[in-house]
Amino acid sequence: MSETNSNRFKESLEPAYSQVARALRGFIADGTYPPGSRLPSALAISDQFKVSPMTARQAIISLTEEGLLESHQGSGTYVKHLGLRDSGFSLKSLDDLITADNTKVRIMDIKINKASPDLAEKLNVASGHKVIQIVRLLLSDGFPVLLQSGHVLYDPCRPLVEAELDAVSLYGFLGGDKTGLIKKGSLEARPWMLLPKEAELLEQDPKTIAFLIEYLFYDFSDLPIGHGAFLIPHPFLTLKTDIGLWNT
Amino acid sequence: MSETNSNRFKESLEPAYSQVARALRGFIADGTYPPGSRLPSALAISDQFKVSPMTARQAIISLTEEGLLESHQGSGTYVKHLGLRDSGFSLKSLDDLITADNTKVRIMDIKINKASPDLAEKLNVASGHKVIQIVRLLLSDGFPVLLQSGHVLYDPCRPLVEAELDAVSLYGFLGGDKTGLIKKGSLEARPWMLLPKEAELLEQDPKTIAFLIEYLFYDFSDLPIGHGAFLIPHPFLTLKTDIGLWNT
DNA sequence: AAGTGGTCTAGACCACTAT
DNA sequence: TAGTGGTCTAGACCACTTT
Repeated sequence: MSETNSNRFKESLEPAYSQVARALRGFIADGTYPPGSRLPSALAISDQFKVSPMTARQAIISLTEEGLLESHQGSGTYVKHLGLRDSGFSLKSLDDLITADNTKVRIMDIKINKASPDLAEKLNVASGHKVIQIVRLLLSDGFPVLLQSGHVLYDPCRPLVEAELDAVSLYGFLGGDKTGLIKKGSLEARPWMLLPKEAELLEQDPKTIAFLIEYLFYDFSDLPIGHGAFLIPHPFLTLKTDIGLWNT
Repeated sequence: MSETNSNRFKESLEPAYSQVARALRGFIADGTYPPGSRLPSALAISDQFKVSPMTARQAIISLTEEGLLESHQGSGTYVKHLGLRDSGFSLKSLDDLITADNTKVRIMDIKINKASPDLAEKLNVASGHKVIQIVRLLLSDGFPVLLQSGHVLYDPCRPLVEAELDAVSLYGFLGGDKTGLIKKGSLEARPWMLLPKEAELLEQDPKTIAFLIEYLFYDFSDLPIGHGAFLIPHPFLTLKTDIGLWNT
């Protein structure tokens, strides 16, 4: 077969699967395929658009990953109803806060403690194990927008404290630099009312409301190494998300 | 070629691409391919695992979608550093709250208003346009956990009010039932301190902190039809996420 | 020029579902 | 049993980066 890629999309820069996906997205948006309805089979689509089955399927897959479709083997591919399950509040806004180039980090406090029972459990060490406590303030254009208070294990065998202690970047401990010592982590957000000391550091009125984002990070041995929280007063962080069919 | 699917993975139930992905994930987890390093080329991988190039590529794609890899055309595929950009706080917990079968909805207030300038702008109608205001309380095992206060357009030409007015389900307006009238929406979360009236309805102490999730929904004509907010006192909603390499 | 990722073909077989 | 989605092959060409 010497004739390759000889479909009618060839002249366009956009890949064929993307064009097919866009066409199907249009049919969903205009009500041709309403929520709950069944799409034509992948084979029918490949015939209709004059592309190979794999290409048609790739279009279906990309729409499935957008949350627009769901497939049931042996039955068919269906247009999903709008729902919240598949969406999430993006952390990009937090990432932007931390990595913006108009931000500076100021270390407000740093000391060696013995881990409380609660903290020791979280870090998976014996109660009383040495930990380093750091309090950082993140300034955006000189104005405080984020307060980080965290503990890292003090462990001579694991030299990652150096990265964690990086005074310049809040991002060192995430491996944003070249270290890459952190394998995984979990984050949890809660609403929070600033305590007097927190409000003072953040130059906010007492009892200002804020996001509290608690974190726990693990190294490549799956051992916890850092625990703490970000405190971001409203409105310096807003969690947003879009659901449904926006790109028509 | 009569010999089909004759690779050494054939006897397993797990698809070949998934096995290859798992193997690569393991190499990343154990430090063979540390963050920032370059993966072998897709062709090399397909040789090594004795699968076709497309199958090897499918494995790479799935790891890319997990946020573990990033590809640069012409250059190579690299192991990503841990970062926050690609993650998000899942809305599944909110969805669970709303759709759980031990929850009931109680309508606390319902009336027809004229839209304030602010609301009219959000709903894209003239100031003073008729709107229906609804206040719903969501009870989990009889205990109030969520307060929804929202406005819907009062428009005889668009009969979707019926779905929105569904007293039984908070989910009607999301198309969770068969209606599917909503095409898209945007959500925004903020920390919030309950006002006296809100606290009373939710049976919370005054000034309790909560998540406020503001929403704006659009119909299939891309016209806004509903706007309002969910109020969920801590700790009935917790936004969580995991980042990095958890599945080893 | 050589290597790499991105796309694509024209089939094939399997697992599952509906009839 | 026929239809559907899920996987897979063994190549191919193109766009891009690196040397």
